[in-house]
Amino acid sequence: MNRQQEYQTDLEVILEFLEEHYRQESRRKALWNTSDLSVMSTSEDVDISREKLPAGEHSNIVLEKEKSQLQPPAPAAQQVMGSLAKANGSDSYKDSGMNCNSNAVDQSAVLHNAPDGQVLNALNGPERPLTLNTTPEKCAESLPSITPAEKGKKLRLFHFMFEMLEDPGMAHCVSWVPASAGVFRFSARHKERVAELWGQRKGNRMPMTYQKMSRALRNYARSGEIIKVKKKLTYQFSLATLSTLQSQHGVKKAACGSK
DNA sequence: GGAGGTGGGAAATATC
DNA sequence: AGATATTTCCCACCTC
Repeated sequence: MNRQQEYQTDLEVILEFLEEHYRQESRRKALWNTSDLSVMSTSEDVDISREKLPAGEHSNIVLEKEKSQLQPPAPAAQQVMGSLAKANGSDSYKDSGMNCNSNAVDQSAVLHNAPDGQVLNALNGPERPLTLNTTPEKCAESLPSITPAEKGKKLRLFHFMFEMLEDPGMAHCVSWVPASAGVFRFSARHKERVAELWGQRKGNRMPMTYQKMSRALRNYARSGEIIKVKKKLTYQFSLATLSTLQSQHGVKKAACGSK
């Protein structure tokens, strides 16, 4: 890969990040306007997707809006660019053993500096405290166990997915589709990273891949814990599963805060 | 036509 | 030993 291609890749990542950021933020605002999760529509009918616009047009609109949102563009935007470029740069974050979670510190710093204190991966919106140590590993290390997995039972994939979704540092890998309860989407670029982390967490001998992980996610359709949304890379927690996870996470968060 | 995502059957494996 | 929850492999189909 030559330098120009590397820059191009960096720019693509940045563009994807900004688009996702804008989508999430605009949905979050819409959500706060309605302030009622129970009446929210599903991802199918509220997703302001790029499919509905010609790609170029969408990007331009998004970038224009994003530019105006990021005024002044300097510190936050530059840090976003820097972090993403670093994350993307020649797979360094992957090859060096530096994973998305290691990146979480950088990204959290970015989030702290983001306009309006915007939070990318927090279903609970702005009331969720953002800490620099929210990676699952760090949290698991420092907290009394509260999830079934952590109580001694086996860690289950949907718990892990929820952890990832609640971790702002993982927002560029997997994130909530904000205006839809329990709907989440993998990043096309970083989906494999989530799978890798899942494999590492389970201590699998073979490396986990997105394909294998998605097979496991599809298995949840039988038990109804997670269903596949008819949209690329998109899944949805059942309401029951979501409320259980949220209440468990609430306890954990309280424990985190009291430390 | 190829790549990537999806859907699902089936057997293997790990853990409780 | 049996149940459960993946994991792994594989194949077919679909969409872009």
